[in-house]
Amino acid sequence: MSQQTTLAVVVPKFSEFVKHLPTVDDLATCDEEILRQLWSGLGYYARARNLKKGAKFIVEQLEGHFPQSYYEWLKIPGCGPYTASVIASICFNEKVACVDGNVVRVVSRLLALSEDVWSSSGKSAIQTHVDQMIPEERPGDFNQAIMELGATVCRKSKPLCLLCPIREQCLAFAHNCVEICPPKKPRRDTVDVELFALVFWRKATDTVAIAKRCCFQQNAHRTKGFLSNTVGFPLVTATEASEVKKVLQSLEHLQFLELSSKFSHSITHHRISGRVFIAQELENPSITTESVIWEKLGLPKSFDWIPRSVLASKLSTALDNKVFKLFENYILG
DNA sequence: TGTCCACGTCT
DNA sequence: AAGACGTGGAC
Repeated sequence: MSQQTTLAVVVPKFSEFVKHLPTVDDLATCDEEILRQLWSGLGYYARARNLKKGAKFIVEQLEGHFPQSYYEWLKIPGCGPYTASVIASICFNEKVACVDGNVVRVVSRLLALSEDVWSSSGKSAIQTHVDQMIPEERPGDFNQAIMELGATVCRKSKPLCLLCPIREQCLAFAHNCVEICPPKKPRRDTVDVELFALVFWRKATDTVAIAKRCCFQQNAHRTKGFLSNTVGFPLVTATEASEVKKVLQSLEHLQFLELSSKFSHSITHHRISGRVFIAQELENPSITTESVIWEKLGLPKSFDWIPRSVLASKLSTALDNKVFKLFENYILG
């Protein structure tokens, strides 16, 4: 959890999580909806699913016994070199370095490495260096100390070199090149994306349709799309939106509406400009929206119709919350 | 307000 | 190898 957002957000979520799923067995067998609810708002939803996969692995492959070493932990789904090294060094006193962004920065400065520290080979070189620095005694404390040094003193901007306990050993400080160590990470260009969120509203029961999102045609060859496998409002791209709009407008049992206010959202390097389609079902429709949508639009066939009053608790992502807010603003005037 | 950036793992 | 994944903080 704390790898993806701030501790202030994580602490209450973590308490709830361990309260509901106190054991690895509880996690391995837990309901997807429970997991979604416990992870709601934390981002990186695939990680919640990986966490469950990891728990299942421990329960099913390891008979419920936790791994006892770095290499064993590496085999657990969702557990990479960083997590494995944290666990191994803190729990088992194993001399394996934790290489997070802070450590890359500290070591880059300490050894005046101004090139290629962010690549796989660069990080592996840093791993080797720090592995050799780890003392026999309390490897876990050493790891935590070097990460903390990076977070508080050897900061990205305005490092506090004059307070630094290892200033005397620091080559970047000696060579006056702290500013260029480490080099900036290469950045991808920001991509503008237009997304349309579909709000199906059954006014008679005041219920709204949400669905498990799957692939929409965003870079279909590489990714399943934004927020795929999370539950919320169906999303379509601009290309699909015109067709969707046409179909929805042609349905007699629906009143179609496009909200004039837009929402903005960012996902990694994507700058999303979002619009909201509202499809309001008139009373006693002779045909269900699901069947039409399923056949004509290829949208998820299984919608869940959720009372608007409890919808907020069913939504997980910031994007869905923004859509919901615009929708409520429209309804409540 | 918007832009840039961080986090670690998976594919 | 390089891009996806989402949220929140710094400025």
